[in-house]
Amino acid sequence: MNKAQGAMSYDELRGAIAQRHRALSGRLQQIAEFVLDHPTDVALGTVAEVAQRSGVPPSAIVRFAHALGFGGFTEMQQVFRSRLVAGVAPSYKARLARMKSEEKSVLGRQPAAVLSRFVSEAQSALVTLSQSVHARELDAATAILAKARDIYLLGLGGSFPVATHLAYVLRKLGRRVVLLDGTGGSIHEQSHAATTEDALVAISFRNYYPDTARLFPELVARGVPTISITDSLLSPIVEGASVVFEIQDMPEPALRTLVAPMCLVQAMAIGLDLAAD
Amino acid sequence: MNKAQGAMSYDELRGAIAQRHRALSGRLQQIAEFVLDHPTDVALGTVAEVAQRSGVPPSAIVRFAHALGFGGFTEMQQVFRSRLVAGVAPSYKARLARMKSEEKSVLGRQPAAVLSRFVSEAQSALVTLSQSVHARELDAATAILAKARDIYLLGLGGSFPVATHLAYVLRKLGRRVVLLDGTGGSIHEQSHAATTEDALVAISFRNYYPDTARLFPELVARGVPTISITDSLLSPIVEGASVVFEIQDMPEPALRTLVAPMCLVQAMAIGLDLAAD
DNA sequence: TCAGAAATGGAATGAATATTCTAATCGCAG
DNA sequence: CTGCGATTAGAATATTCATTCCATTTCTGA
Repeated sequence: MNKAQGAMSYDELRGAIAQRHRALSGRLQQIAEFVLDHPTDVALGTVAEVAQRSGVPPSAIVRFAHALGFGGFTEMQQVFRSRLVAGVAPSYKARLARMKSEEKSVLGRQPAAVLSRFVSEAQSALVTLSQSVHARELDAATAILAKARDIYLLGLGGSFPVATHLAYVLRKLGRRVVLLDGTGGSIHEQSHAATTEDALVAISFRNYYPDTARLFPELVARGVPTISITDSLLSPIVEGASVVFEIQDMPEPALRTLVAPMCLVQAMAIGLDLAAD
Repeated sequence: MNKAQGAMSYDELRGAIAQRHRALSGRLQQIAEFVLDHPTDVALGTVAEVAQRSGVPPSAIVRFAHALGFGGFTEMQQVFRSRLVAGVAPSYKARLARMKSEEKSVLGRQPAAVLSRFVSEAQSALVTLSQSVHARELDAATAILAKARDIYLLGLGGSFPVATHLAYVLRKLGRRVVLLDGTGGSIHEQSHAATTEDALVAISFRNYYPDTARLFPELVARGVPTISITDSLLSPIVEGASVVFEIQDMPEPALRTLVAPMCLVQAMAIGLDLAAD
C-alpha cells in the first residue's frame, strides 16, 4: 500500500504478490491466485473480463491493484504487458533503450564500449536470425541454386559486402557466379545474359538502393528464379521472388552489422554444397 | 475488403499486408509499413497512440483496418496480440531444445542445420572477439583514423567484404575513403597518393592474398600509419603496422563467417565518429 | 484546365472502460 | 445476542476510447 511501484518488473511483482498473499483478505487472495495463474489474461483483458474469469466483481480487481500499491488496474496491467513484450522481442526493445542511454553517456563513446555494444547487437541478431529463418525456405533456396547454371548476385550500397562474400564462397565451391556491381558499364548489361536456367540472389535493405529496385523486376519478368534477402516484406525485391528471407530489426544503415545476412548467405552456400553430394 | 478475416494468424496477416501494399493509397501504405515494423506497438497501444507514433490521424488507422477486411481497429489488434501470446508461451527452454534437436537430426547436412551451425560458430567468434580486443588498441586505432586526411582500405579476396563494409560506413560518416580494389588498373596506382597524413586499414587472413602482401610493405615504407586486422602475428601485414588486431581461430576460407572482423571494423568506425564530437 | 472521384483530416458521437461511491454484508469481540 | 469495523458487491460516474461522418484537399483522366 505504501511502496513506490513506479518501475517494477514482472518477476518482482510475482514476488511481491506471493509475499503479501497471507496478509490479504479472502477475495483479494482469490484474485492473487488467479493473476499468478493467468498473467496473459491480465495483460490483455479488461477489468470486466478479468473479473468474470476469476469470479469476482470488477471493483475487487481494482481494489487488488490498489492493495499492491498501484494507482489502479491500468497501472498494474503495464507490468503484465511488459512480460509479453519481453517474451517476444528479446532484442528490439532492450536494444533501443540501451543504445539511446549509452549513446549519450561518456562511457558509451569510448571505442571499447562501442565494440561491446556491437558485439551484443550481433549476438541478438544471430538469435533472431536462427528463429526467423525456416527450414522450408532454406531448402527451397538451395534447390534453386542447385539447378542454376550461373548464379547472379545483386547487392549494392550497404548490401554490397554481403554480395561479395557470397560471391567469394560460391566461387570457392566451384559455382559460376556473376557479381552485379556495375563496374565498367551498366548493371543491365552485366545481367543481360541471365535466363530461366540461371538464378538470382538479391540483397537489399533500407534505404533500398535504386538500381536494385529497378533491376530486380526486370529479371523477375524474364523468369529468372530469385532468392531475396531483405528487411521487410514491403521492400522492392519481394514481389515476384521465388524465396524471401526476411531479416528483421535492421538498424539504420551506418549502424547495421550485416552479421545476420552474412551468416545466412554462407549457410546457403555451404548447404548447397553439402546437399549436392 | 471481402475476405473473411475471422481467424487469421499474425504471419498470414503480414502476408496479406505485403500483398496488398501496392494497391493501398499513400497514407495507408505508410501505416502498413509502420505496423509491420512495430507490431508490438499495435498490439498494446490505443488507436490514438498508434496514430501518433506513425504520424497519421486516428481515423486513418481505422480505415487501414477496414481496408484489410477487419471490422475495426480492435479486431485487427487481436491478431497482433496473438503474436505476443504465442511468443511468451514456448519460452527459452523450448527454443533451446528445438535448436539442439535440429542440430542432431538427420545429419548436419540439411540447410537448416548448416545455418544453426554457422550461427553458433559466429556466436563464439563474437565472444572471442570481445575478449581479445583491448581498449588500448581500439583507442590507438581511432586516434590514427581521426588524424587521417584520406583513409585507404586494403582488403582483397576473402577479406574484400570487410573492406567494402568499412568503406560504406566511413563514407556514411563523412570520411574520405579510398577503397583499393584494383578496378580499372593496378592497386599500386590507386594507392600512389597515400602519404603520412593519411592512414591505411589492411585486412587479410590466410591464405594471404598476394597483392595485399606486396602492397602493404610499400605503404609502410612510405610512412603511412597503418591498422592491421589479421589472424596471426606472422601474417605479412603485421610488421610495421601501427596497430594490430589479431582475430584468432579463423576457419578455412570457405567456412569463415567474417562476423568478427565485420563487427570490429564497424566498432572502429562508429567509435571514431562518436569520439570526434 | 477542369470535372469527377478518391482520399484525407479532424471534429462529433456513442460505446466501452476504469474507477469511485455507498449501502449491505460479514466477522468477531464483548 | 449485539454493536463495530472491515470487507464486499453493485450501481453510478467520469474518463477514455474506437468509430463515424462530413467538409476539404488531393489525385486522375479528359
